[in-house]
Amino acid sequence: MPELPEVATIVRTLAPHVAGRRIIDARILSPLAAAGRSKALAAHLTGRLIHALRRRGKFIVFDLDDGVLCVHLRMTGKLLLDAPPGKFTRAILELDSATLLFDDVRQFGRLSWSKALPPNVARLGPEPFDLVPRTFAERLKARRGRVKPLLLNQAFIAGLGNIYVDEALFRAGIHPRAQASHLSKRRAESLHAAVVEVLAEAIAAGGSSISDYVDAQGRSGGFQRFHRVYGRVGEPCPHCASQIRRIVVAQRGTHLCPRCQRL
DNA sequence: ATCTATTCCTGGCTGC
DNA sequence: TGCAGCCAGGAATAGA
Repeated sequence: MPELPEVATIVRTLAPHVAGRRIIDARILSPLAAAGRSKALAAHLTGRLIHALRRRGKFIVFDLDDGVLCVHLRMTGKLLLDAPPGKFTRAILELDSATLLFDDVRQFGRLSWSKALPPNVARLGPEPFDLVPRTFAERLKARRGRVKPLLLNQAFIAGLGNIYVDEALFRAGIHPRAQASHLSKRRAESLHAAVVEVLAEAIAAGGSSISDYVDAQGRSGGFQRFHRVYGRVGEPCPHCASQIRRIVVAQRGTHLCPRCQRL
């Protein structure tokens, strides 16, 4: 599941091959990939020059000579460079120098063209690396809900998903159901430090590959080996050796150490 | 603002 | 081996 570190890795591996290149042809094979606007999407993309590629939250943004292409991979989406098309190829962008495939088994991922950054991207919250600890703590203090759903809320902070929220909360020793506004300044700042730390480590490891994720060159990430709670139900907590448990918070599978993360 | 529930989608898993 | 039923999950959406 591509979250910030996975998207960052994809952008890093893809950018040198697409920046400055032209889209010669765009074929949308599945209407779902373009949210039912296949023809319009193909027409908007064909002939466009790609100025730059960047990440915003979990979105991959192609800055074009006319408009922007925003890609969200959701669960199983992939952008693959010079790979053979397969059963799950949903779109093909033929560049002047390479072929870019959008593969997506579950078809939750979306490609969209717009003249300017679309509202769902424009209204994303701050990037984790741009936030200073004090601001993060103040933002937490001002909210009512529980901390996990807040961290998953892309308008509160952009780029975190289920894996890194669970990992960051574990590192900070905070229960996912803790009230955000009740966290002390010290605890809130340590949560910010945990978020930044786990994201940086994951980026350095090329992201986490649980089932589907690979970068633009088809390479798996390595950070799943360093997950401390995510997907480790029943295993000993690396800190206190209690069994890692799975609970449900805001309809999300949530992994935690019941001893290190008390309510 | 914040909560819950629902929808989307399908490979892979469990259990019979 | 086959098949039904369920699960995973990000984001949008509806309704409380």
